[in-house]
Amino acid sequence: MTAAKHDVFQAIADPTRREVLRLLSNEEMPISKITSYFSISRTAIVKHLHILAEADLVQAKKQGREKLYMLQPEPLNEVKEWLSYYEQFWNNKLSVLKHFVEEGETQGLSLVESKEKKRTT
Amino acid sequence: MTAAKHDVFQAIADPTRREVLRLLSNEEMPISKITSYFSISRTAIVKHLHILAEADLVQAKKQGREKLYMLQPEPLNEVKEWLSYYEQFWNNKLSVLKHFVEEGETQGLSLVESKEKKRTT
DNA sequence: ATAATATGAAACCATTAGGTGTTATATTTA
DNA sequence: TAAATATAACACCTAATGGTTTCATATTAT
Repeated sequence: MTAAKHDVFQAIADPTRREVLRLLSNEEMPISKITSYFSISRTAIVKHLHILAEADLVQAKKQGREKLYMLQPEPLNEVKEWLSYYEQFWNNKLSVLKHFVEEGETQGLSLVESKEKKRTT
Repeated sequence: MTAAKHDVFQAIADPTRREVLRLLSNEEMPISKITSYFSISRTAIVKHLHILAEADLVQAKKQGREKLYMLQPEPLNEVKEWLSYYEQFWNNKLSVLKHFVEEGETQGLSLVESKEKKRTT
């Protein structure tokens, strides 16, 4: 269970942590190297890494005196799925139409547009 | 400029705010009705609404004594774009392959798998 | 063995986040 | 007009965030 105080949404909320993820997407790195890219202390970076690890977005393996961190992007899928619900609402009218046609009359869409068309005839 | 202390990533980090967004995706609602869905105070809900508004995820219009809030999902596109960078790294081998085929040999993929296949013959 | 390097861990601090309750003001409705 | 409703605006509280500095420990290189 491990309570998991930090979920993926909180983990990616911080810009520094997003930058860390970006760094690790290119290659795995020890803490000291990650820190070298930022102007904050190593301790602060370690805390961010702990939060990312809690959300399973990074994984670490000790190698000698170094601790190598690597990206683990799978949990981002949760965010993607969350987003997918909202995609029907933005983008363009086409996607709204697509949703309407595929899923039927949900969300109070209520065929207003086609009624309007009829009225103008 | 308005400094915009809260960006979209921070706005969606809180579960209550995500629930508010979900509510508003069905219909626009006054504050009191939104509050009725939660067990926290109206004041707390209002603060969440302010944060969502700062991130442009909701918009309000006053109607009589009520203030109607509605969803404005466009800013979520920023999250989607951010995510799209990482999609190449997770999902399944198929999507990696897809990216490989479409975009060419980037990210150090280096055709390891097909070499392995040859070796087993 | 010693010095340098990499990390771990603790104590501390200021600000923000998320919540509360109270009081005031605007708008309906009876 | 008076009562009810919807929101606004404060003041306040506690815990979490994001950062610091300092000291200890493990590993590597000279």
